[in-house]
Amino acid sequence: MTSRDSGTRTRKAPTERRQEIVRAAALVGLTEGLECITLRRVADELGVQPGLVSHYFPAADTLVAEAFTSATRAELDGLLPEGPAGPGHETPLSTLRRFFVLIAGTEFDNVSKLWLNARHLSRYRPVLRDHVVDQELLWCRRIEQLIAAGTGTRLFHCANPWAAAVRILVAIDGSSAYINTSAGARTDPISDLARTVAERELGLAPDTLATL
Amino acid sequence: MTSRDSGTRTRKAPTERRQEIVRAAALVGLTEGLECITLRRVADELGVQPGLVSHYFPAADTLVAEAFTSATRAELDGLLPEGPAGPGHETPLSTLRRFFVLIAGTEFDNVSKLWLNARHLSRYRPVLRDHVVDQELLWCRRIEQLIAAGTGTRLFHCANPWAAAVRILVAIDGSSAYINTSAGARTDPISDLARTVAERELGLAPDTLATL
DNA sequence: TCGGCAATTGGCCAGGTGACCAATAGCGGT
DNA sequence: ACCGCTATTGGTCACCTGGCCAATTGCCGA
Repeated sequence: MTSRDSGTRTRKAPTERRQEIVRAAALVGLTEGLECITLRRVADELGVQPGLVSHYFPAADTLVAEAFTSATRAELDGLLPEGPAGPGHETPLSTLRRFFVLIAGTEFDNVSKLWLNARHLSRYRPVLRDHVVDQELLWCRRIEQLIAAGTGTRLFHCANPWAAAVRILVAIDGSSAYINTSAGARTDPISDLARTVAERELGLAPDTLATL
Repeated sequence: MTSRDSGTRTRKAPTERRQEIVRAAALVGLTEGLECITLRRVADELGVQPGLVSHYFPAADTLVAEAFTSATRAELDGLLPEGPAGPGHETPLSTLRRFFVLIAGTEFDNVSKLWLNARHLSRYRPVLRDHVVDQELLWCRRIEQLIAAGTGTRLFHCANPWAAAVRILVAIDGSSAYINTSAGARTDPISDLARTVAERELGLAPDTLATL
């Protein structure tokens, strides 16, 4: 009576339905928070009964974890396209510039919130924790590859690309830690830090990464 | 029947009882997480009925917020004693050294978890959010004072103590972001970053802050 | 000493959660 | 064309939460 699609029951291929559920859960997690990923919430996002979600994910933890992975993997692909070379004629420097411009934008706010959310929730949910660790490593490796590409062409000067990538990510995560609290205040020194650390780690002149 | 103190009802002064409740809640929040601060959990921590906690804190949000403030304020006083000069014959440099040694220790882990916890929970709880913002400013100001004291005696060289304090805190918060996930891996580049940033911001030679 | 105020009790409620299950109905294979 | 597998339904269950309230009882002041 309350559902708009009352009566119409559409049956989909298991893999397709499963993917659909994960995507819906990822959207909920990204916009409202991972703790809002409940069987019922995801269910009426899809116009479906809670039991169906429960059928594909007998344990809700698994859905939360997969939703997180789905969201962050997609985001990373948007920030730093895979592969040693970018799609067009891009240098590691221009890719890195674009990366810093993107993460400074307000569209990245939800992603910052998601990471914060996931890192805290990992305290209680081992399954999620494993996925978060995997994604942390993935993001770090992606940056490391970019740095390695840049040092190869003498654009960057960096003895240890892995350590540099770790430190850049620490600075980024530190900056986005305040997304739910002091986001409005003290923005200048905060948002600058990640870029500054990157420039220092890669032997770039100050403000090299500031603009496109 | 289930409570060990069944029958014995001790009546305390309102302010004392209230403080007792906040302290118990702070302990629960610090060790188990802020979402574990429930009326019942705090109540049987004190061997008391849930309704009593509910009486002093009609809204649970307020208790959570006050518990967070209580815990972090106590921790800050342990890390950086108030006042321009330390208790003994301490220089700003030795105080800062002790600070970095303390936050690198495992005793600080629960505090890192608490900050992460609070920053995420602030997304949903405005009351907590206000308290977190206050504490962020307090911690920042405390560090700023220390830096200012150091620049006064030419120990530190720093044009903008406030911006330096902000950046040092960003680095610290970035380092502690992984406390629930990759705490074990990649520790070296991570834990180094905060100290390195501080040394650079204050014009200190590398590794100056590494040991006592 | 004793009365009354308020701290404290102990129980209630509605709402939300994950997990579970029998019954139904859509769809692919024969 | 139809039959069987299974995706999907729709409901139930126990559990835990915060908020609420009348009754009780400890303690302070008169």
